[in-house]
Amino acid sequence: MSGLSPERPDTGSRILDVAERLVQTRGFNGFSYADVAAELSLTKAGLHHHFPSKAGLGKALVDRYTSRFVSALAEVNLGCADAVARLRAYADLYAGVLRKDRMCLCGVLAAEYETLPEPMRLAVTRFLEVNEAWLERVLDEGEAAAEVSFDGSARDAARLVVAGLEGAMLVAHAFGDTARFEAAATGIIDGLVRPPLPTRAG
Amino acid sequence: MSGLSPERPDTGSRILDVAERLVQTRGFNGFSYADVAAELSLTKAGLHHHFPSKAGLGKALVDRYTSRFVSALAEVNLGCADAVARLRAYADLYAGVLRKDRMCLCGVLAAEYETLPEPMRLAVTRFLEVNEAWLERVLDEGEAAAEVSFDGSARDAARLVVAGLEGAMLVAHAFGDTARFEAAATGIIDGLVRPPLPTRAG
DNA sequence: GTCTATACAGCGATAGAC
DNA sequence: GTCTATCGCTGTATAGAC
Repeated sequence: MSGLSPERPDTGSRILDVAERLVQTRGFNGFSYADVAAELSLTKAGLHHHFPSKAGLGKALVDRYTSRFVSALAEVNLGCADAVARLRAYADLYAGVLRKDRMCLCGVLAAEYETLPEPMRLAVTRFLEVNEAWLERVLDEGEAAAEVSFDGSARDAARLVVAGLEGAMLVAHAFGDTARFEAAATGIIDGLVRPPLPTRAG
Repeated sequence: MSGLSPERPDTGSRILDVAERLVQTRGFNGFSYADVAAELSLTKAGLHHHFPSKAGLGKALVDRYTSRFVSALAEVNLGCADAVARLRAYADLYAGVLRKDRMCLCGVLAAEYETLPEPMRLAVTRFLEVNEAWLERVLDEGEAAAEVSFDGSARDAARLVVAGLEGAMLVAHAFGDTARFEAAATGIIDGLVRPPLPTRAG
């Protein structure tokens, strides 16, 4: 049961909400059950009832994050007709995270990759692959429609976009400067637009 | 005293070496004094004699990393005549880190930014600024010499390069795939080369 | 400068009452 | 499903002998 209407989220979801924000701001090794419990006025034991292990909680976190992202990508497909609009909407998904003073969940976890339990590792790379696959398709179709252009394969261009946005997010987060990300995102996408934007006279 | 000749590094340096590698692979919150001590066959108390607090050790880590990077950038300036060669050499500095199965020290720390003691935070952003400033100059001079071209300011282009390389490193590290980084780095730099490279017929 | 020993807080996790 | 209580371990850090 979910999404029926204005309904108070169940405890499991509220735990995930708090834990997600903590991981996005402090990292998986930078938060504890005690932190989550305190925010929800629960006890650590209460948390363990819903998520017996921290590894399981982490896996659930990434899975939910990925499935929400997939939904958001589907909405972008519906709401945006051309490739450029879709790319801008995609970058705006990242910007929305940053505006809440958070990092991309999977960007943070990628930095902690070696310390993660195996199921979480797989979930993190899956998130990245899902993103790249969606972008690859957008770029492929956009190239066919002469909306975008790029050197090399659509796959490589897609990977470049993911890397660029994740990196821009990482740096902007450290500087606490969302505008830094916006500028980078604009630069990355404008570099794909065809014909070239009239940014300045050559 | 340092750099006089084949000399066994002192204990302080060896501690920094081990700690640096651990942070680059596991994060600042993912390693402990015990980890470092074990590798060096020392005791935790012995470590505390050299670095009384973990915060101080972390600060020393970033400062040394930055000053080494500054030296490397100076060597690039000497060894490479044109902007494109300098950019490729710059990207190769990152690739060298990744080849050792490590992340950029400051990239990892940026992800953990909120949990870092203030002196470390400042050291991390300083590293990023030093990188951007060096790149900005290379791009500025390269543009004047018609070796590179880009939309917008050299500063924004420099920030785009740092973000792109850091992000590519983050993703490549998660996939354990150095080739992924190489491809991204090539894509980023080729996008700046002028006139456009003959990658394929338009 | 390195050791043994220890203090003390925090961690993830469990048992068992309600 | 939430609680109290506690376990075993690890974390950073310190005291004091050598």
